[in-house]
Amino acid sequence: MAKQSSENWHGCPIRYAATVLGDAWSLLILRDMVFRGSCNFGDFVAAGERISTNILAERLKRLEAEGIVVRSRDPDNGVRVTYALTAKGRGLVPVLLSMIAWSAEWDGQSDVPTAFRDACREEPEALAQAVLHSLDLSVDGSAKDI
Amino acid sequence: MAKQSSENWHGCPIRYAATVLGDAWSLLILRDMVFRGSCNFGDFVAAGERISTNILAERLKRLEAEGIVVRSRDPDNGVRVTYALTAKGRGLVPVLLSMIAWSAEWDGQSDVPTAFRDACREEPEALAQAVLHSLDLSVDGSAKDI
DNA sequence: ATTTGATACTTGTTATTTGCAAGTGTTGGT
DNA sequence: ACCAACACTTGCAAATAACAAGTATCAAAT
Repeated sequence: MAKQSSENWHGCPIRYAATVLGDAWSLLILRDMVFRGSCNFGDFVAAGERISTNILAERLKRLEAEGIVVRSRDPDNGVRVTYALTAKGRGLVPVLLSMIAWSAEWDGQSDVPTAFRDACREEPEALAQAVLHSLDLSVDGSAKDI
Repeated sequence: MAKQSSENWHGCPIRYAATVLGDAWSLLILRDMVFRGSCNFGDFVAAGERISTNILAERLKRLEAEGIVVRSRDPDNGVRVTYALTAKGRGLVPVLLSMIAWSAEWDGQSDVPTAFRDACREEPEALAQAVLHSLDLSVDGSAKDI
């Protein structure tokens, strides 16, 4: 698609979402952050999706530019960089959950635990809260304000 | 991303969703079908997103191959082709709605009617039903079984 | 103080995909 | 028979992605 940040093409919410989520690698990066607690460059590489490092770097920059992710250096270990979801990024959890619910229903191969799938359908908000809570824990309770 | 249909990489539901939805043009095509009643090649071109016709043709084939859309010739007008959502495609309505809710919250420029935005948040199922109902109407009530 | 290792990227090259403009084939109407 | 509408295809240049390799920075060990 023609290069465009979300700066262009105002007005349509699906188009806005498409500029951010209409990319497979970005979705996988978000998955890793939300459901696997990934926060370092190496974590995303190790996810085993065979993403090239130049592409990964570019996508992380894009997600940062869109305000979905924040990049910071670990103060204790200056070589290490940490990526964390912003509030805007955490706002995408319900979108990811609805994708999971859809795949669980329509992809025979997708392996979604029954309880998770039922929760997706029947109490999506509570599930979203639970997922967000698990994110807070993994970052020891102090990232809610980013 | 390396070429792959949903045939590859079984297991992860986000990855499955990414193979289908991780593409901006596909999302816009789905938007046009769900919210604008588009069903012909020309409708998608006329949406004004400046999609190239070769790309559009390729995406429609892909959506058809994934079972999200069905292609058929209009029996009354043999030159006209109609694209319709399958049940699997209609199953994506909640995903689109959650994207809209997210954009409404985080994109200052996205223009989502207040009532719609509130319904997205507070009764997403009812809204999804209403959207699906509007689809049935636009196809005169006889597509529920595709 | 220097080497080693870990982490996070860049860079260079080739392959693939996209965007653009123009053209083709099929059907229906006149 | 001709023309217009519609749904694509084709050809080509430009952009992007994939792959492999290299570099920069900091920390810790020697």
